[in-house]
Amino acid sequence: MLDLKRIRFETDAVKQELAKRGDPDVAGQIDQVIALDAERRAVIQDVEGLKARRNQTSKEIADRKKAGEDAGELIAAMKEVSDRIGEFDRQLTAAEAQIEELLLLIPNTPLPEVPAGDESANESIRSWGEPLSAAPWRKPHWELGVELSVLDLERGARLSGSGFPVYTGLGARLQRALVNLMVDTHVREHGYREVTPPYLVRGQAMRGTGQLPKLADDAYQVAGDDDLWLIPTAEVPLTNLHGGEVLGPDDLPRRFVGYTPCFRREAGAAGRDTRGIIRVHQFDKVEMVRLERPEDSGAALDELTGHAERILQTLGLAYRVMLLAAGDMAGSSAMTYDLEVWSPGVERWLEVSSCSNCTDYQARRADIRFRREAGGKPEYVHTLNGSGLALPRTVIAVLENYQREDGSVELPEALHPYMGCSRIEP
RNA sequence: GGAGAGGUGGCCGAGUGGCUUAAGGCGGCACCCUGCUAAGGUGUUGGGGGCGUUUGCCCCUCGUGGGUUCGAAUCCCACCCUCUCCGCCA
Repeated sequence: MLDLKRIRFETDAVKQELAKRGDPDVAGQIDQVIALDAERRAVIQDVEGLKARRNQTSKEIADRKKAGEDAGELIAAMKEVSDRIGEFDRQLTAAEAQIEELLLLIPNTPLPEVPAGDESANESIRSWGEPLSAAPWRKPHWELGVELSVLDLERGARLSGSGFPVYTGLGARLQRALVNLMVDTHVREHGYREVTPPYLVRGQAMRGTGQLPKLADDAYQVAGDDDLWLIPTAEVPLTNLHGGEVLGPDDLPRRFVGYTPCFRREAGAAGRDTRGIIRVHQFDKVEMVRLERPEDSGAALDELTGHAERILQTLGLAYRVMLLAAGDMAGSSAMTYDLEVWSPGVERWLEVSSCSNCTDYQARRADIRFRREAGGKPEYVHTLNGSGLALPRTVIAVLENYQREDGSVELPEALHPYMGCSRIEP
């Protein structure tokens, strides 16, 4: 969430920055926060005056009782004061709850270099490799995958519904190979610490990274009284790993890489990308998360994006880097680069990675702070996350880009040691 | 799942309703003393918030949230977490 004090003191700047997202409600929400904050502070002044009086008088009551004197009058007076305090406290709690509710809905302020507008204002920053041109013999992965016996969509649907693919044989091994290649690269070459987190988290963690309350419909919640949610991305457990902590001067930066399954209802995307495995309810992903000093987060985003790109380069897959416009970014993000890989079978650019600098937005929700120096005041860290990479679309790109006219797939060299073979044949 | 014990400041640890504005110790920091070292002395030492912003004043915070009371670390309720034993189990 945003800093309440910044909203109070730099109201217009905050509104202007948020306006780049194009959400018509947000200026009104800011005004509501301002009004509630004024009310809150007024009540605080009233109630704290009374509390100071109560504290003082309580001592006097104690003194009188010790001296064996009568304190009935004071006690009676204080009973009245306490009632008023209770009333003010209820007002205060209500105002604070309303402010909290609004702050949890207001998205992060985009950084200056982020273009205003919706998806159509996304900017292509750079590209790598040559997108393969169309050829009549090229097949989309849903045909190729079935012919190669690596993908079984029908049986997956029978088990769990559409959007739950089954990978078989070399398809299953390809998943494992890609995960290992990615995790190894980020650990050995990019300096990330490998983490295996829980796949179920509390609502608090989902709130920390911004999935709740807004995107509740998009997540799977476990039945029962557990308040447990299936993670839609490893960003949730990895970012919240140090939630509620104050890190020391030497603890930053922290760089985590984790491989996890991800679960998404895709509630808002019904009917889109229904063929193949472009959009599914369960998929695997290798995710990088970084906790950085505020002054380092800008450079860290570039570096993180480069780390994700490195995987595509290693696999020899053509891609482009998109700077997302404010309106296309997730609410938690202040700046996002998407990596889009070319799919010659589907003949589309497919998003395989989203790398975001969430500045202090998630840190404030999840309460992740650090001290610059021993004894210094705690400050919020900056959090970043980026896929490195999402598996299904990487699998699509590998299969479709490396397919041969004879129907086989000649695997990229980097995968040979992980696959134990160099081709997938029908 | 059953039974029990417990969560106090950076750490250890005292504290069954007002003498705690959380004792004492350790650690950290500052200063003093000692011609080195060791030891000693004095003070200080969490987080959040409000008002004023120059020194400051005040409120909240003893796992979390409620409740009882003039007053709660202390009593009551719910939840979270840790530990021990039993059962079950990959």
